[in-house]
Amino acid sequence: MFFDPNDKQSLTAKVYAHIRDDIIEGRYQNGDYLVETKLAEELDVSRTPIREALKQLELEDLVVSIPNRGVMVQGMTSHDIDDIFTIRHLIEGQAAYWAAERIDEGSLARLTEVIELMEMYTRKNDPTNLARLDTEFHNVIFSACDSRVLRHILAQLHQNTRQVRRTSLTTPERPGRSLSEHRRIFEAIEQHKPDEAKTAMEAHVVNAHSRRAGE
Amino acid sequence: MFFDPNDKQSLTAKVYAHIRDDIIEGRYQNGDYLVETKLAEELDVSRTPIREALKQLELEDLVVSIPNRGVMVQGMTSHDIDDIFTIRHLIEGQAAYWAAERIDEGSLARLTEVIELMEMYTRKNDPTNLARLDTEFHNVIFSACDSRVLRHILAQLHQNTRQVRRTSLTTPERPGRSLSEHRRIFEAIEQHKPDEAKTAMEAHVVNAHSRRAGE
DNA sequence: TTCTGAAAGATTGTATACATGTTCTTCTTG
DNA sequence: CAAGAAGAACATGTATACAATCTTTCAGAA
Repeated sequence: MFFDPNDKQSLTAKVYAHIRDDIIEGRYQNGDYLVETKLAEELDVSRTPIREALKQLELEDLVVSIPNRGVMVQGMTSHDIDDIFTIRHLIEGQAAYWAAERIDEGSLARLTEVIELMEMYTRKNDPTNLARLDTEFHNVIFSACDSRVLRHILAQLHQNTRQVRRTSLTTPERPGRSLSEHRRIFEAIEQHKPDEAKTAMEAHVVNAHSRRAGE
Repeated sequence: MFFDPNDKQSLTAKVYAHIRDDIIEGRYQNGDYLVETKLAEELDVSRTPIREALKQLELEDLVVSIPNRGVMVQGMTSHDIDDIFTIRHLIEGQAAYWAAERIDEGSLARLTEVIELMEMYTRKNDPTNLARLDTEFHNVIFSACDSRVLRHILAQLHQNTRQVRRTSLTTPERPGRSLSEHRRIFEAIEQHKPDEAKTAMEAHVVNAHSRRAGE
């Protein structure tokens, strides 16, 4: 048995998340073929949820369908990663700007909690949890923007660089810097200062990128 | 018979395009439920292609799935449209920048052709074909960027504002202005001047937005 | 009249059967 | 030995059957 039957999610959703992770985390070679029948056997489900999951991945450009061959994996190249950081640099500042204007009490409370947890895990030197919190920190901000479109784009870009961001956090000095960058963004949002939030976020994205590029 | 059986596209693809258009063009009320069984009957196909299409729309945030009820339509609100123009303003200049650096002969030839056709249809005052060419003009540029990620995001944003852009082109003076804006972008790209292309594109997006907002 | 509860209905979730088209292999023939 | 054709294997595309879950309706009792 591959998937937990107690988990209420549909099989399609589980299969989607599973294959997506495998692609993003690089467990497939670029150009590998994913064949419905084989995946169905491996994951011990029928072809139906596999098909639906693959259709979604295709829409996301993570695979391309080759008729009668299967779908071909199109993972993230380092060129794609660079592009993502460029695009994030251009729009994530706007997200922080809107968040500073529009955030509500609930999201602010959650953001405070996330920052506190980040401080703790930075002291404990726990990259896994830090990566998780990093994702959540940014997702809370995206949601606070009150912009369905922006949230959707940025959440997807973040997903697709998950692996890069995690490995970046395993280097010795990054967690500390990352924390102070996050705190600066947080404080600007908390004090409802859109311009400062924007500036801080842009700096954060640039730093994350240059770090990834080897700095 | 609803769909052309000679068309080689899969039923899923046709159903997807059909429902997507219905949502974007506003043929459903926001909050309407789409029920697999009913759609299957209406479009005279089985539930399978319907399901796959709906799963894709869900990923695009155009519908949300309500368990045991159907999927609920989440069309574009005017707030969404405003956001899209804001985001386009932030990143479409970058697309033009990259296109000016990287465009190849083939794409440039196609772009030239599109501009010439635009001139013709502007003289003929044909908003339908102008809207089609507008989409193609931008798509050629997106593809010329050599950035899978950017192309993907922008193509989607363009799709989602198709209706707005078309109605905008039916106003008397817009086609002429639009043409001169496009020509300015084209010339900058043709002469491989990235900064000028970027500036011209940003101005174009702002103009398109202010026009839509009532100017 | 109103509340309760059970049954019927509606809807999605999953599996499977069948159709169609492509690719690969093998066997025949020159 | 090589080339081509036929058929087997394989892949996706589509339809349908069945299961599970939730909603609605309607009957009956308080």
